Amino acid sequence: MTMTTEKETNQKKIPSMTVRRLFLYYRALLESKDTSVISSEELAEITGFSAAQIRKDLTYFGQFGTPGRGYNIDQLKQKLIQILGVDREWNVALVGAGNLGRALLTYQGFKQQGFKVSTVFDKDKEKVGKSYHGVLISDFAHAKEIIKSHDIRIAIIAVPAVAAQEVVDQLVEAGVSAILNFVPYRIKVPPHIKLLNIDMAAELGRLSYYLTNDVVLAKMPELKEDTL
Amino acid sequence: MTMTTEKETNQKKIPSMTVRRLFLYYRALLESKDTSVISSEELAEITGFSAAQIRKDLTYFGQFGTPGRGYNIDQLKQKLIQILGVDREWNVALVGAGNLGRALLTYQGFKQQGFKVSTVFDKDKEKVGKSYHGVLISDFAHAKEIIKSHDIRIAIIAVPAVAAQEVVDQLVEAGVSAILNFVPYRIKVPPHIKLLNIDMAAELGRLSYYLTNDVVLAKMPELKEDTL
DNA sequence: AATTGTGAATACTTTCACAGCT
DNA sequence: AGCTGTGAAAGTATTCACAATT
Repeated sequence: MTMTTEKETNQKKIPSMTVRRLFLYYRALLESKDTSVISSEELAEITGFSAAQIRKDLTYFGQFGTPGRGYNIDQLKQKLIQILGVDREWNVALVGAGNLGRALLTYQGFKQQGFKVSTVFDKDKEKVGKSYHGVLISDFAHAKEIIKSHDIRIAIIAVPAVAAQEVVDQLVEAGVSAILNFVPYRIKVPPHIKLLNIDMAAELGRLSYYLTNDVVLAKMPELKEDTL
Repeated sequence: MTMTTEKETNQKKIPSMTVRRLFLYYRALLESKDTSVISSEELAEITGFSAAQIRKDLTYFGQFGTPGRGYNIDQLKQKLIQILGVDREWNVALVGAGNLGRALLTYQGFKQQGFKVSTVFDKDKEKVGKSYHGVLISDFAHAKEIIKSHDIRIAIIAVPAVAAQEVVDQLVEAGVSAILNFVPYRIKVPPHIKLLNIDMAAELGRLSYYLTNDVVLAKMPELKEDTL
């Protein structure tokens, strides 16, 4: 049965919406220290997703529950840690030491989850050489060497929009394979690079839309991809 | 069997994924100053969405194009401004003057798009009364009066996770109807409140997943909801 | 008795492909 | 000839509902 040597059949296709929720399940479990077992219904209560959805999401990765009881919290947590790859510390490069960049640097939420901003880049000579929050600001001109020597695969970018594409091109060149983009500009990346956008102004734009067209939506039972 | 009328919708139903893209179309048009007309194909090139998708999205709101030519940029821009409700300035309250909150305050991307952070709240007496970036930090205890007097309908929250639910409850009580949540905690809101979450750590978690399970996805033709 | 795991049904989203307008 | 607008088809995602399991 496993004789077909086509590309990679080892990976059954995981729906991208499932991947989005995984980390949220994990975080919800961190909050649940009181009991040793949790049902999909209880996890649904905490996360706002439906119980059926949680069960289905989890079964993409195996069968972790016990019928009649629920999921063992420690065991499920371990499994999620493994699936998410957060059983290690990731070195992250931050590009752009402006207001937003510096705030992201001080944001504790990253380190708490195993993401360590180990380098900050900027091209402003005024900033280069100084330290911020204990992290040295390096010249982006040296990005390639530093990224390789620090084994950095994830970059967060918070540079001016006009510089974004060029910066990303160089990051990709330097070997970065995942980018979290805070710049309000649609960057293009080659297919093997994973890019996620956090577009704060666009989110406010959406809120403005909903207020303007007052979608008081009579019914809105649970959280949806929408609010995710 | 009929408890609630299902087709009572006064609005024709706009798909939520369409709403997400609207602001991005608008921003793309702001970049296109060179010509007076743009085709769905050109807009697709800029935004990374497919031309068919753009055309379909736009037709939910009317017929703005000219067959054989494309869309008149100024006209479409105007229309989008109107649809999105960004033809006005929105007063926004920011709750939480910590590192992230202060960075959001200085972020120029909001003001550029017509969102003015007119008030900052914190409950720390040390901070209250001081100004940051030209905005006075007010005591969250007075949120209700200030929100009403400033006609604030949108709030951005960047408080510690433990305080988030309580803060939101009070904001809702004060009359806020849209919330942009930066706190890594799943807040519950009543159905008439629009809540959007920006969960930075969760996004890094997703990237970690993709790196770990190296989804080098052989094919990834265009931007998808996924990266949006 | 409670709760999982999962096919089947439903709902939503994107893409296709082409008639029809300019 | 070129491009929009749009039904129909294809692809994803969510919910339902219940047999199986503890």
